[in-house]
Amino acid sequence: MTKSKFQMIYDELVGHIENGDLKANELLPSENELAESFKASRETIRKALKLLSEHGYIQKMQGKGSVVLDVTKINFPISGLVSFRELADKMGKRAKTDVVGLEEQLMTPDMQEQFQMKEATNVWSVKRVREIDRERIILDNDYLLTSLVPGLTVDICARSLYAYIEQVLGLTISFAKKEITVERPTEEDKELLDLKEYDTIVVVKSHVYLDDATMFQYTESRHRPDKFRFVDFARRTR
Amino acid sequence: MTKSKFQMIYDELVGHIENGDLKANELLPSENELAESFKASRETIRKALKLLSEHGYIQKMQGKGSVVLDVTKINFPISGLVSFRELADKMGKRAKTDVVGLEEQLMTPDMQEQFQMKEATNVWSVKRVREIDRERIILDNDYLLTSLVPGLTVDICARSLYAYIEQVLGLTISFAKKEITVERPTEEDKELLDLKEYDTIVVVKSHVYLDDATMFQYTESRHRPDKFRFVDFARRTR
DNA sequence: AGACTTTTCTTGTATATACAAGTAGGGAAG
DNA sequence: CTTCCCTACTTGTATATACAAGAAAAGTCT
Repeated sequence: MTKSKFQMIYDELVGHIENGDLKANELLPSENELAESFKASRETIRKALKLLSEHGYIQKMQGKGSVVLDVTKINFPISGLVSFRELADKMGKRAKTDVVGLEEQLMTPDMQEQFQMKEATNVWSVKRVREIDRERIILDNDYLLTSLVPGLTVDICARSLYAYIEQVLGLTISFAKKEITVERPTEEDKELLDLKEYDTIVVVKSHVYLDDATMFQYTESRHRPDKFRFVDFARRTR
Repeated sequence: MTKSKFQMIYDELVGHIENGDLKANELLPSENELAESFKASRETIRKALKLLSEHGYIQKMQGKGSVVLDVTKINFPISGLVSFRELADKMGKRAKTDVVGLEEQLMTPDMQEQFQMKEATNVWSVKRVREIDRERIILDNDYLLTSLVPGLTVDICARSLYAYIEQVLGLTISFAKKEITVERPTEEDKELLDLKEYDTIVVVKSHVYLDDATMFQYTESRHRPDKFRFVDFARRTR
């Protein structure tokens, strides 16, 4: 499980940018110079720089070089796939997860459509309330295929579902399709969350896939509007 | 302005996927076979496949091959950088833009901070109301550096700002940082939009950059909550 | 038949080379 | 001094080769 060379070069350059060795608006050394100092070929350097570019760390300019972007603004991109726990840890908040429901059941027709399956199979239905700074902010409704994710317990759901799936079961989560909308809160939302007087709720629907392209999880994450924030870095595709 | 080879291969493969020649869950031909049929080297094929993977068209699996993903779900990713007009066109909606304000002014301290500039310079302040199906849904507040974007007129703002910037001025828009939050509507929101009884409004703040990494535009796009939708495809970076 | 090994396919990484395209600066010619 | 061109850099694209790593099928032994 040793990382590839261009990954390690990427990691090192990210480090230099985040700790300030490389400041915003500075030019990186040229690809040839980097190749020499890292004892790698230029193509390997280019793979590392491509990653930096995709993640918003640098901007490449043909004929000129690669300039370091101001990364202070991209505090924490919730874009991508991060678990609630990772996020809470990074922000240094007092976070708590309350598992209010965990049961195995046959897919409803609605779920069957979400999973795009011809026949209904069994899924775990997990309902969790996320508490930050003593306020119940988020309601997560997760549905996971029991055939792929066996042996769920309340304890696992309270700690980290993703850690269990990846580290214990050895599955590899690969990508997700997300949709953000705003809806009216349900009675359940009002009951389980500290909604104050808000009459809307932010809903993030996620379809999550493994590395063999099988969908194993569908999630509806319901957020109190004032505590919701989504940050995105997007390159113009042409 | 002729496209590169791997771009054309990418375009062709996207075409095959979108028109159904290549169906979901099918395996692509192997990289070597593709290289032969496109008369390209394997590395060039790999660049095209990497793009397909990043845009959610395929999933690569080491040792097995590349499987086509179900692209019907990714209807239109609002992620990325698309103008209101492009989006409205694609959805086939009757869209209309009303320019309610256009003036050149000195940066406020707030704007100066958004642009990260040491000294205040002049910016265009553009205020536009977007109407879809006879309802005023979106309020866009744009601020653009007059030094980079000269000669704005009401007519240009009513048609397409991006078309003017890219096609007339010859500038290249490269990337953007976006932040989505939910706020209380201002008096102006209530006045200019058909807000119904909603007491929240979705705010998308964008910092938009050119290909030389200079920021030239800051935008606050304010959406009525029931008409807001954001779709995202995210790969797990590891 | 079943379990194990080997072969043969796939994609992933790393390297070297060549040329194209874009930028910036220096120098010669006017 | 200004204009133009050439040169010396930069990144972008395309190719070829080699080997590693993973998966699946074929083959072999018990």
